[in-house]
Amino acid sequence: MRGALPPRPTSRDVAERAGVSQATVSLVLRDRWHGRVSPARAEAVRAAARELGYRPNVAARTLRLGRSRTALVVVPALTNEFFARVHAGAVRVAAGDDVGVVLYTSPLETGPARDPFASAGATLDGVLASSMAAEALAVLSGEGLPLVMLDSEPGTGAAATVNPDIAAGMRLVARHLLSLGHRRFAHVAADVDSWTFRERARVLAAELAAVRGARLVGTRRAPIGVPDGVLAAERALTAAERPTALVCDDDMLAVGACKAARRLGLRVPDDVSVTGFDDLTVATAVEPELTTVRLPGEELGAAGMRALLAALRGESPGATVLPVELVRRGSTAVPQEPAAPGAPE
Amino acid sequence: MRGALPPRPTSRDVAERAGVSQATVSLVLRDRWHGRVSPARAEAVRAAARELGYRPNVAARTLRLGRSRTALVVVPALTNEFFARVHAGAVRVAAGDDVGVVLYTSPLETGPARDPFASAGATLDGVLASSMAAEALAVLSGEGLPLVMLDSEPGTGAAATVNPDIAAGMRLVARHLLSLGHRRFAHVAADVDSWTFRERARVLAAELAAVRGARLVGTRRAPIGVPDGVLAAERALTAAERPTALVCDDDMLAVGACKAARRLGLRVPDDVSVTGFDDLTVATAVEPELTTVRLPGEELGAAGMRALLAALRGESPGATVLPVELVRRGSTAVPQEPAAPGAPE
DNA sequence: TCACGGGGGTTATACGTAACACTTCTGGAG
DNA sequence: CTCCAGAAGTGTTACGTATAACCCCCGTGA
Repeated sequence: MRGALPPRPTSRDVAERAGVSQATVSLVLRDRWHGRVSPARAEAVRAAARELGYRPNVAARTLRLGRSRTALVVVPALTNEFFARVHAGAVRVAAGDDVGVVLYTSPLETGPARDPFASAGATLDGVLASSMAAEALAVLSGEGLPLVMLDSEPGTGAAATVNPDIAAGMRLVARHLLSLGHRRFAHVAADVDSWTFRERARVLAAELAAVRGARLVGTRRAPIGVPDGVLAAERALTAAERPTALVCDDDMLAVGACKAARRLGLRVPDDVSVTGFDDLTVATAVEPELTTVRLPGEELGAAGMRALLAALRGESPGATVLPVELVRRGSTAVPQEPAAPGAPE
Repeated sequence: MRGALPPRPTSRDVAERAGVSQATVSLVLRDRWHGRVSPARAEAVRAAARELGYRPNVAARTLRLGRSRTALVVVPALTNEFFARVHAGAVRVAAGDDVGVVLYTSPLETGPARDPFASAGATLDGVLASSMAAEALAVLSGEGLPLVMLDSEPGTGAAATVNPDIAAGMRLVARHLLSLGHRRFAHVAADVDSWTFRERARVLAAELAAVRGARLVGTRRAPIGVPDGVLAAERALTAAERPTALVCDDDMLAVGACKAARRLGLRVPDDVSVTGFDDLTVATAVEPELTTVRLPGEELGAAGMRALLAALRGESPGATVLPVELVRRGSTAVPQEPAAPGAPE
């Protein structure tokens, strides 16, 4: 594949130029030379390497050492800003420890289509996987590499788990809306079968069940994205019993919900309150700005990579839960309608 | 780094189990066995490999072959949706040709901080780089690998260039606004020194210069992002001469511009028209939806990877220009104000 | 009968690096 | 003067794979 390129210099070329053996070159450049090579020769080796533009062959080094200081990061899709943040956090921490990151994007639902390990193009030391379905997890853990899961069911055979406190997030949303006086809710749910979304549904139902008169009048599933959010919210808002609050699993769905409300002539937040999840950039781009749960995506990726690096050192990081935060903005308010059913219109 | 993991089986293990030599295993699994190994033995080898869960060692293969079927993709930041799309397109095409992709994210302005080749964790066959500054390009081309540049100055020593038709895009924007009757423009420019943004500024200026009475009343630079877009647009809209149209280098900046207008009590598009660039998801999330130039990000990545694969096969793909499209939406309209200076208020 | 060709394998080697085990030399203690 | 310790290097090997080069045996045509 490399055409008629000038061949890359090897450590042997460096050795020849510096007038030493290849072993000495390796010692010097790996910084293992103290007390074994005289400072003058060490400097000569470094100079020769510099002059030739020498760069160690990664494949040879990996083969020799049996490890690569490279981790695989698996996320569903980078076009989802949340996962781009996770990736950025993971890369930041890995870089600080001089560990490389190879990325694999895998559809949320189906799991890896191609073999993530074969297509990685690198020998891998560990895996950091985010928001995967259980079957996908099985594929990943099958390799026997240290595995850290993000935003996934705890205690599923991974070396460690790092999760944002999803339950707390949904609890904050529910209590915020309840305290504003909302009683009829609809859940605009992400049409994805993974722990994080099951958890949201579970907690929402539990919180509403705990308050007299509060009810979930409907759940609409939609693939994450604005257009599908519009459709799902339209159906929720035109159902027999109209909810006063739309709880959305994701900011994109929430944006769709706001658009749907507007199309139906409903004002947000006066006629219907809308909440999101994630606190993406879009949450403050729209008008009104979204009330949402801030999930620390960058920190999630960073903490996950820290856990993976610890696992690679032989430690057992266990499970970590990251705090989340409710960001109150303009898309939620006291419902402007008869509060008690049966009251005159 | 790999703790007490069970050692991975090698081709020699497979050979032993199948009762053949290691060479035969390699021949069979590389599909080079026709006429050299009997079908029965070939099947036995494949069975043994399956039973052991054998997976060829990537490092050893790369070392032996001197190439890795792996390409480096360099983008400024994945949290920018446009580059996430570019990446997705590149990965899609590469996967179709059984080529892996390693990602490197590099700050737009400064170029690679860490060594992209050292941190790749893989031997690389080629490089696909997007929207890089000239100095960054120099670092990348220094390695002597086949290099394809995206959205960058044509003819800068790369094997090939693939660009969206930036000039046409800005021309469409300018003519659209001019035909609506706008004459006083401000440019909300991305504060990034790269070809693509210089090109936008150049074409905008040229188009306005070609129409009597049309003028650029100001240029405000801002880092790409909503908050900075707000600031820049606020300054543009409160300047002595208020523009009727804000031409933004990016949808994020345009969203910020819309927010700024609203804060100043100006209506979009009645009091001020706003245009974006890229057609990101956010463009249809906001109200009014953005008039913008759709840059085919996914296709850009795909075409770039196709060019790189061609270069790796020894062909010379040359320069490609991808068509762009003006998407007229709600953020532009005929200016609602005295068209001619000097007319009564 | 023998040379020969080809099917069906095997042996051996190289890729570039890291590091263990050795060698050589020098200076100082005994 | 001998012996030894340590400094300063070098020779050699192994990592796992792909493939060139070789080998053996059987059938066939001369």
